[in-house]
Amino acid sequence: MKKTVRPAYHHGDLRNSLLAAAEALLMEKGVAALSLREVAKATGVSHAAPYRHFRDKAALVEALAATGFKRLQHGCEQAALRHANDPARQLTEAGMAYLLFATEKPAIVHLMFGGSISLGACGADLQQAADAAYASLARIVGNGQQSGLYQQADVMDMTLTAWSAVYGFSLMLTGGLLGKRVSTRAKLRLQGEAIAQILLNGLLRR
Amino acid sequence: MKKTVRPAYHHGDLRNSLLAAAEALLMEKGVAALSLREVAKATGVSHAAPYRHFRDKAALVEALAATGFKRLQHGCEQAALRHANDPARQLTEAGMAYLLFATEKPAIVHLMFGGSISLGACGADLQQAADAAYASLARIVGNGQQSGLYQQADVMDMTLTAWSAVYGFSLMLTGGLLGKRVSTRAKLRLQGEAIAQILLNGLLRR
DNA sequence: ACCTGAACACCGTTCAAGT
DNA sequence: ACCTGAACACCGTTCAAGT
Repeated sequence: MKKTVRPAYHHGDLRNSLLAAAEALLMEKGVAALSLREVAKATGVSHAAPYRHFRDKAALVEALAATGFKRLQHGCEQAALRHANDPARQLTEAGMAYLLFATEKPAIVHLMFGGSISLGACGADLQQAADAAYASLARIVGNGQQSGLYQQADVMDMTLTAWSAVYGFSLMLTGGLLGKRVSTRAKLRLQGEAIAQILLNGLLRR
Repeated sequence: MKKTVRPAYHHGDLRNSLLAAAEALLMEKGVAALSLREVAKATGVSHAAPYRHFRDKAALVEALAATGFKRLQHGCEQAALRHANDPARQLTEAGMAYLLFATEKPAIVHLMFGGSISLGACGADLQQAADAAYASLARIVGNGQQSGLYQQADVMDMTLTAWSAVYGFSLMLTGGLLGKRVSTRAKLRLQGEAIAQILLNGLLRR
């Protein structure tokens, strides 16, 4: 055989290996304790190697956060498709999908909304992923208004309110603030739906 | 005179000096870049001195966050007093007071809600400050329900929704996500009131 | 009691050098 | 092109020692 194992050079996809290792370490030890050197070691590569694939530590963290926003966007789009004629349901389900994600990967949510990252001053990839997710949510809110279900308020204001609620509640969830109140999947669904109900009530016309 | 200046020993209130220096550095360079050594240097003291007053870096950061929660609580109580017979106004004004604080000291808000801190696993002081702030908000929501203004939902659910919205919106504010939309005090007030309006609408009985 | 200075084990980042 | 190893300037934390 011509091709031999090259122990020095890596498997051709070091970038993704690093991201996976970073996510695992993030889950384990939290945002603050995440170190690039440890990520490198876990991937079996020298501590300088990641710099071939990420400009700096922030760039790696941003890439991880971007996956979260893509997931949020995906949840919105799925909900919009599945409940095509029920804007209220679209909003509730999109929110619930995100909350489930938040319990699965709390560390990523911390990254997305936790201020470790400044969405005001970040790379183009992350910026774009966040904008796309926001646009998806805005579309769902827009559906509700066009159908005459919601009041005639600024769509942007309504979207901002919904986004803030998701933002805030997901962080409370991952921050362990809620404790026993959402200790099971069933309880989480109940709590999420209760909040969605109030939020929705706020959007409806009177 | 018997009393002479003692350049080695500090002014008797190193703890507060450290907190002030930390807050200034926080404003300047963000949460991530805050270092205990730099705080010590800015205070004119050795890098080991802070350990006389704080168990570790986290303890100092938590003490700073606690001041934010006290402020939030204070805003709620002021609003409750000033608009004693107008629960809706209480909620709006408490929220606005906090948003103004968020623009004044964004770094502190980052600390409070940004996940640098885990309210689930933090010192007793911070825990207590956060709980007290939450209780103040709950009281305002309770006022609205007792007066018959709000729907007959769980007060906890309603408080959680309001808290999440404040939580989320304040972080978007400090994260620079909103940009020109809230570039002036007047715009901020408009945006804050728009969101409060929607939220309030959600709490009202139909 | 309160603070210092040296020490330790870590960081992120850079850069010449190897294949 | 992709990775290594040494180097640099920083961290947080500990601890004997000073006043």
